[in-house]
Amino acid sequence: MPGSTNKSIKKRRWKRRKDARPGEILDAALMLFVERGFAATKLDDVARKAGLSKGSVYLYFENKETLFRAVVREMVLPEIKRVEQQVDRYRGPAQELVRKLVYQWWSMVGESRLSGVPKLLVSEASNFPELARFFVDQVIRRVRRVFVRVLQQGIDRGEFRECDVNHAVRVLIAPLVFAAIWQHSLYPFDKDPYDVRVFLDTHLDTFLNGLLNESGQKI
Amino acid sequence: MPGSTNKSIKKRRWKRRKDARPGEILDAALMLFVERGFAATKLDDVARKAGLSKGSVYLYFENKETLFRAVVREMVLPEIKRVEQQVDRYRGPAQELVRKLVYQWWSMVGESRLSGVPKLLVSEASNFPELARFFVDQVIRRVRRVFVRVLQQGIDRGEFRECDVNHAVRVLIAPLVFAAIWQHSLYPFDKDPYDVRVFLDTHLDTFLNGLLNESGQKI
DNA sequence: TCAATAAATGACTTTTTAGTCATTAAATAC
DNA sequence: GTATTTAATGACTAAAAAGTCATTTATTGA
Repeated sequence: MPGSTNKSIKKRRWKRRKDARPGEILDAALMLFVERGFAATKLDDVARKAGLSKGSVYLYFENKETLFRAVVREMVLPEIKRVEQQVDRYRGPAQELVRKLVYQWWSMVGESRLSGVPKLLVSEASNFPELARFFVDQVIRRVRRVFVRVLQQGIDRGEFRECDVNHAVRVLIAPLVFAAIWQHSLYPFDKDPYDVRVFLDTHLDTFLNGLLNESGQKI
Repeated sequence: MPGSTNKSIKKRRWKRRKDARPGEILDAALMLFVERGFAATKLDDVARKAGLSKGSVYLYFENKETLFRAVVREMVLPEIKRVEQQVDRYRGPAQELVRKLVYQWWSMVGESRLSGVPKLLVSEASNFPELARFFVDQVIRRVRRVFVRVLQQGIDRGEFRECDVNHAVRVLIAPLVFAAIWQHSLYPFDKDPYDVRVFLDTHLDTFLNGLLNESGQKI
């Protein structure tokens, strides 16, 4: 047999994949930053998880802080835009809209790898103030704005009773964010069973029922 | 005048205060750990904040991890016991009891230095699994138990409609914990005004109204 | 097939911070 | 007042992880 058979034995030590690297590094970094926090995450571990060496990470990101900022900015923004667009499409009774938005939010954000971002930002807010500002402005407040519109619509249409919409929205959103944070922190240590879907259902039931005006019709 | 007046001029370089040190170190450590997280907190900073030198911290705590565990265990347990006792004293209609418990929880936990602990544990759960387990068992689940009792009482007395009490309790508590976490993380970066008291009021209004029997059956 | 190019490496240096300990001096006892 | 004890210090060492770069080798293209 010619040498060609031997050639298949020698295995490449690595591949050159300039285009794929940044995304893979961001993915690995997101997972580890969410799990351990910024300071406790070793770049060596990020590199290993992304399937390359630490030195190579520095080919794509200036330093650890830059990588961290990139994780938040580049992973969050595209997703939040998608959510916003989806949300804009919905029409119908406010009550139903709220339900749909909540379920949708959970399946798009809560169950995706993005669900760790709230925990990450809560943890690192004071170490990365400008990122915290970015997140509040570009994510939280935009989500609030969407829900405020829906609630106000419900009130205008007589479905809901008059109330302080700005605070009602926070009450509506808090359990969603909480659920995401919980999943990535203390949930694994909680012995009591708990189903996020049922939790969200229960929240929606009490919240919507609590907002209905007396003549309010249920769906 | 006698020389005694001159004596007051020479100033001591430090005081020996064996008894007061541990508490002061724990206080300083709690504040910094909550603000920055475990890994990003330098023992030098803790020492400075506590008014002594780093070397002295090691006279009272074996190492940084031991200090961290002590912060959580020794600051949380006494407070949680106090809350539990206070809670046990209350009697009255379930609705009113829930309101009182929530307000009380906020003024005892939410507004005290203890309010940072939920954020701290959420952030460090996966780095300190046995502390996470401790916190869930000794704090979260005990708080839940108290509220479950109250809600069940309300149902038995016919005030509230039948519902999944275990999930309802989580819905009731989530915004409380969320508020505490929020205060210590993203709140300072949020431009929209927000009053925790009003937030809690709004939550109580919708939640309790949503649970009331007259309002109709669960969807 | 063989240069030329540049992606990738990993051993190395630097920086940072945890942890130590010989020394200092405040408090106490005689 | 002096000796003794020990709380407190801060300069030091050790360990760990960030960041660098000369070298290696996959890939390209002539």
